[in-house]
Amino acid sequence: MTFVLVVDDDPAIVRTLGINLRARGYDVETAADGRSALQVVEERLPDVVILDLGLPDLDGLSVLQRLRERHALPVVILSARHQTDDKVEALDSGADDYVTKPFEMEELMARVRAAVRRTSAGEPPLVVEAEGVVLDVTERHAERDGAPVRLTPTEWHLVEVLARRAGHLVSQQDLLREVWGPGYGRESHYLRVYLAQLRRKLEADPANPTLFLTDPGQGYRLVAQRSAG
Amino acid sequence: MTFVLVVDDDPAIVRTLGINLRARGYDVETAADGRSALQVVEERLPDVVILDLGLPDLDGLSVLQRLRERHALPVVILSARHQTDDKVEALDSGADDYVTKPFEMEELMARVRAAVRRTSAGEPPLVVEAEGVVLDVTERHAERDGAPVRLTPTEWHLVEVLARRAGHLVSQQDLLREVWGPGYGRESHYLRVYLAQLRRKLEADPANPTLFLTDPGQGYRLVAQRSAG
DNA sequence: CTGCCGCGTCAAGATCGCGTCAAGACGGGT
DNA sequence: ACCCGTCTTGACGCGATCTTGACGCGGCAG
Repeated sequence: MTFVLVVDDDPAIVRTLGINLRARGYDVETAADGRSALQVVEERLPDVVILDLGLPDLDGLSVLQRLRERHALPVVILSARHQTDDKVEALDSGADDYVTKPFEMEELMARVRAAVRRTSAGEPPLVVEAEGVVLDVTERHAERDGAPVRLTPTEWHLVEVLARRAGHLVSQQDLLREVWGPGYGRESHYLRVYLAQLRRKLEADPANPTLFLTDPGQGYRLVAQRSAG
Repeated sequence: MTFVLVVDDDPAIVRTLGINLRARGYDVETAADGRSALQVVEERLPDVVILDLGLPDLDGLSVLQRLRERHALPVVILSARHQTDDKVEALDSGADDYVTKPFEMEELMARVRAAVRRTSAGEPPLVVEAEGVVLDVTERHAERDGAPVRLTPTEWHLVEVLARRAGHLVSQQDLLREVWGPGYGRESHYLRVYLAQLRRKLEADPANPTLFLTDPGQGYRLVAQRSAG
C-alpha cells in the first residue's frame, strides 16, 4: 500500500487530506511541524510527502532540503504563497510539484498520483525467518529447508497478518477480520483449518508446532524473526 | 545539451518560449500541430516536451497518449483550460506537470527544470532479456529469437510495469491501476486476456509460460534480467 | 467421574480464479 | 463512409481453493 506523509500545521487541512487520501486507499501519516516530519521520514520512509511551506518550527524549504539530502522520495509542496519566486525556489530545491492554497482536492490527488507513478517505489519487503523456514511475504515466496513451498492466497493472507506482528499474539478476532473481512470474527473454525494446513506445509513436526503456536482461547502467534529483505 | 520540444499553435507563445529556453542554454525545436510534434519525437527524441492541449489537428491528449505509447520522456502540459477535470485527465494520462495559461515564464522554466532533473537523475534505459526474448521498453522494441514482434500500446504498458520490477511479483491491483488508471483494481479479467496475448506473442510454449508467470490469486511476474541499454 | 468446550484432523461438495476463444464496440486513417 | 487494428466484454471448461460438516481428543469444571 502506498504510504503518504502529510505535513501541515493546519489541523483542518490535515484532516481533510487524510480523509481523502485514505478513501483512495492510501496509508496516511501526518505531522504538524518540520521536526516531526523529518522524524517520520526516517522511521517509516513514506512513498510520497505532501509538504506545507508555512510550518511553525522550521522553514518548509529547509525541511525539503534536509529531506533531499538523504532521500529521493517525491515531494509535493502545498503552500499559501503563490508568488512565482516561491515556486521557483521550491522547485529548484528539489520539489516535484507545487500546489497553491486554496486547492482543488481532485487536482492535488492527481498530482500525487503522478508523483508516485514516476518513482513507483513498490512495497517494502517483509521477510520472516525461523528454523529453516523463510517466508517472503511481499514476494509471496516460501521455503522450508531450501525447498520452495506453495501457499494458497488465503494461507498467504494469514501468514501476512501473523508476520506483521511476528512473535506477538494475534487474537482470533483480529485474524478473522483482517483475512476474511469485517463482519467475521466468530468463525474460529476457519482458523483451525488453515493453521493446520500451514503447519502441515511448513512445520518440521506438524503435530508439535514450533512456528505457529496456539494460545488456547486467545489466538495464534508466529514465532519468527524479521530478517532483512 | 538538453533538448526541448515546444508544441503550440500560437506563434507568439512558441517564439517567447523559444527565446527564453535558448537564453537558458537549451536546444529548442518547435512544432505547431500534433502531427509534426510526433514526427519530431520520432526523429530526434527530445529530453522534455512542452505540450499545448489546444492543437489544430489532434487533440492534445491523444498526442500525449501516443507519445506515451512509445516513449517515457517527461511532458509538461501548457493549457488554457483550467478546469480541474482537464488537469486530472491529463495528469492521469501520463503528463508530468500541468501549467495553465497565462503563465509565469520563470515558473514554467522551473517546472521544466524539475521535470528534466527527475528523469535524467532517474531511470536508465530499460531493457530486459531472457530466453531469446528481448524487450526494449524505452524504445518499444520487442524481439523473439531475433525476429521483431509487434506489441499493442496496452501490451507495452503492461510489459513496462512488469519490466520495471523484473523478477518481482506485481499484484493484480497494481497492474490494473498502473495500466488502466486509478479506479480500476477489480478487473482481473483484462489481465488474463492481455497476459494470454503476451504469452502467445513471446513465449516459446504459451501453454507453459516461463517468462510471464502467474501467482494465482496474487499477481504476475516477469522472469527476466535487466540488461544494458 | 462425567459432560462440555475448544482445538486439530479429515474429507467432500460448492465455489472461485485462470486461461481460452470469439463477438461486438470503439477509434483513427483513408 | 468504410476499413482496420485494438480494446472490451461475455461465455465456458478445468483445476485449485475454500467452505462446511463430522469426529476424536484432551483439559477443565461441576
